[in-house]
Amino acid sequence: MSKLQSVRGMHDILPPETARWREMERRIVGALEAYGYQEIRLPLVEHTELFARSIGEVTDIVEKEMYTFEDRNGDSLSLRPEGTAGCVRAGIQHGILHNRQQRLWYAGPMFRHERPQKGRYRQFHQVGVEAFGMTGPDLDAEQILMCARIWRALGVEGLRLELNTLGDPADRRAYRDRLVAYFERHRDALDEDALRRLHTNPLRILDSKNPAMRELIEGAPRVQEYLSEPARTHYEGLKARLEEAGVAYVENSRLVRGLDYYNRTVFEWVTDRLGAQGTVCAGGRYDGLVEQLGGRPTPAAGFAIGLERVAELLPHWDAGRLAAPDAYLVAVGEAAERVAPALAERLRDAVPGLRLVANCGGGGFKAQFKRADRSGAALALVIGEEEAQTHRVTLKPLRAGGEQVRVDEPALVAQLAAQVAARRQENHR
RNA sequence: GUGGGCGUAGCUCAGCUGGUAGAGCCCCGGAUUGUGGCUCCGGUGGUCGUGGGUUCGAAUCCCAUCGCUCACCCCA
Repeated sequence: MSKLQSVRGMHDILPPETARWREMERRIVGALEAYGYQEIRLPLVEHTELFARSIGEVTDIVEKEMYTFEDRNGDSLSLRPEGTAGCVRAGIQHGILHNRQQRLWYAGPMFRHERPQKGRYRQFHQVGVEAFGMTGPDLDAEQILMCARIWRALGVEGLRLELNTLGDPADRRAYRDRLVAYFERHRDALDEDALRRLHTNPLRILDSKNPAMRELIEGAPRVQEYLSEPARTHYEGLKARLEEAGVAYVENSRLVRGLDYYNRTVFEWVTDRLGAQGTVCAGGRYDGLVEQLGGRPTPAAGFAIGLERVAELLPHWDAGRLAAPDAYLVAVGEAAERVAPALAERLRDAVPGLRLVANCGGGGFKAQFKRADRSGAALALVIGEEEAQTHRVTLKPLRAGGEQVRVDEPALVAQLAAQVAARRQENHR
């Protein structure tokens, strides 16, 4: 329609939706902090090579989905398609992974040039979590329990936890060879996509949605049969901890990864309420990545939450109420309009956290009350000629019952403080 | 990259086999010259995505193009 519009697949988030996003982020971060994870802030742009070396040269992300461009000095840079690579790079660069444990989180936009559809955007937002320096399945369990806590904090229900192990690199190589051999034997039954992947990313064939290939995939060898003893013990340890904590999971031996760096544990939280893009959160262990990017060998595990997808599953928080001010200041007449800004400043000073909208742009009582009502404010504060002369304010409840009263400024401050406290209690429930 | 669906007012949409554009919501004003929400009355607002074709006449039919959307693929 209009010539000016946002770039395909990149969306604005408008009020009052932004209020729901902030509430969502507040609750997620609250849960992460409950486990001692600390925020790290990372650039949106990195050297292209970082992603090629971490995510994998032959993955779809690196081959055809990155926003890659030349810097003015000729360097090849890319907008980050995910957060782990940058986080590991920062950890190595600043030496904060060496000989110690780290629990980190970050949040922000990621960029992938894909064809947009429901739940899939070219700029999308993730909260990512990464932990370094911990080898055992206790960390894997902690991160999965942390996810469960986040869903509880958000009131998101009906997610299914899918779990698998990829084994260690040697197991994975052995398994991969057997898998390729198996599919080679049934070459004539493979569809076009599977043939293409056979030698680039054969594990992904297991992920195919093509019903015609279901039987073939069912008959394929499973990773579990190729696990080394330590990898098997790790996996069993994780499952035991989840069972002890009462977190239900479904084992899915066809659960694999589009990113190359994972080993051992992989997991996804999945919904069937979002159409084709049902994965809301995904993660796992990546013990080899730090070394692969030039650091000391460092065990690591992490996950990322897709915020657009989670936002779709949120219960119906009243976004208008979350963002609503406590009070709206109505000022009619020359004298009232002159004193109103100073009064508003004194009130904001006196009542910490007060959300006070002061009427601007004039208007009669009727028009200003209309704006007060639409703002969602609980209270209207009114100054007309009489109040301006007597240094008083009329206080009118807009949402609860009750008569309006004319009060002096100390009484007004007390009333507003009570309103702020009530609003906070309401919203933090 | 491939396929399906859809583009009419700020938003949600109606407009039958072609006759020159409508409703609801929103917004503004009035009924109510110091009081919002409910009701009633009035008003602002549209090159019908764009370009071309058929026709006396196109929002309506045809072609092209752009955009949105869903799915494949991929993934958070």
